[in-house]
Amino acid sequence: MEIAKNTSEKYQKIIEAATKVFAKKGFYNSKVADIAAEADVADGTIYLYFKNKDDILISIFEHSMDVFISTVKKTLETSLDPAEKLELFIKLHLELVEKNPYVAQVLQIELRQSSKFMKEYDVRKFKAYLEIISEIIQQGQSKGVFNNNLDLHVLSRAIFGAVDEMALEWILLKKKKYTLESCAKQLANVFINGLKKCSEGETVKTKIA
Amino acid sequence: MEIAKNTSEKYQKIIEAATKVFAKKGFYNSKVADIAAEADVADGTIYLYFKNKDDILISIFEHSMDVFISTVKKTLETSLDPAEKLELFIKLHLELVEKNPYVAQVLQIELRQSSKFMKEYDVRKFKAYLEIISEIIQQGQSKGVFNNNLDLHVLSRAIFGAVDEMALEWILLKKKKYTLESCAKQLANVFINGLKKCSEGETVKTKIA
DNA sequence: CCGTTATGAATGAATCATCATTCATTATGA
DNA sequence: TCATAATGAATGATGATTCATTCATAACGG
Repeated sequence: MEIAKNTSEKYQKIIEAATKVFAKKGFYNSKVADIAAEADVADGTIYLYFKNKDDILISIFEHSMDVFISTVKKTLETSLDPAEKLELFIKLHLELVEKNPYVAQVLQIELRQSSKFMKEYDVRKFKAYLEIISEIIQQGQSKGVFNNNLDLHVLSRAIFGAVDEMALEWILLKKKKYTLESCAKQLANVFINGLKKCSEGETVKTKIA
Repeated sequence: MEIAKNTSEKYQKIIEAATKVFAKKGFYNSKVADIAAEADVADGTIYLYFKNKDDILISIFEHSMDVFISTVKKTLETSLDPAEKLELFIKLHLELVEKNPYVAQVLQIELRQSSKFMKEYDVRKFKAYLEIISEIIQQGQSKGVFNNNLDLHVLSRAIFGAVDEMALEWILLKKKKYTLESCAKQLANVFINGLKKCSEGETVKTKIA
């Protein structure tokens, strides 16, 4: 009989260890032996649960993207206002990154940006994430609060890029100059109101912390 | 005597070959022998010009960032209006990426996001690039056209992220749905005017192509 | 109950392939 | 003829993967 993979406690231990090791040293500089040591498991044991080293990385990706996406989707349901939703999304993304720095780092640095994995591997889950942003904008447009001229695709990609970049800084520089809150607010603010100085009539709703 | 490194024609050939190979297969999946073959040079020859494999990547980085930065800086001098400058910057970045896809890919994927090189290696040149954006915003603020509440650091990073993300799509997906022009305009537009529908008084200056 | 046997998870030393790097040799051209 | 550049086969290190063995537990039968 096969080992009951995903449920096994050992499988989890290996995934967690690998995430940590990959985050610290990068995929190609991590030895399978390192992961085994971190997981407190024999080298060979890893191969009872994973096909090979690549498979470990891909499993991390698959699983954590699922969690990521479903968490975000669920939380976004709590709001109806597109502008508010956007801010919520940004905050949430940063929060997830802050709470799971190892996972975030692996997703962002080792996987998303690795030509090998991004080119060869299927990007469905990444697209699903972009789709979330796209929907927020679309709602804003159909409600008449967002500009209709804006191209959904370009926009959602840009927003993702901006947020992701902040997240990256968050990960690499340990010392945070801003609270996550204020950072999210500022980002949302810029996307919603732009850089322009507000004209007399309108005011920026969000205060900078 | 040492070989006259940087001026040598062979040095250039190797750099170009390496850039191409790294872009295609990724740093860790590229063999030095691949680079040698692409450069039409013996394996050993590489070591007459470079200390080791890492050194090749770093040299690519060093050199092309210099070119990148000075090109952008020079071009930006042609304008005085901050909003225009921002659009110019975005267009320029995308243009550079389009014209040098291999270099761009190596910079973005292999180097910027590689924990090994970004963590260990000095990030001065990357910061210098961010600095350019920062200055544009600052000018806008002191001229009174950009909002003073906006944090420079967060902002410049966000703008960079958005532009970089577009560039990444540009690189990975070959088929471009938009002209570079329209893409740059939209991005600039969003940052300057935000997502909001324009209020009666003001109009968006830039037309979407 | 206890001794015996079967099962399969876990181990980690040994294997084996893969390259980065070196260096003895050859070519070049001044 | 000599100095320097170039070569590419040989070397050696590294590290992923394998597999013969161990060990704990379960199943069985008397």
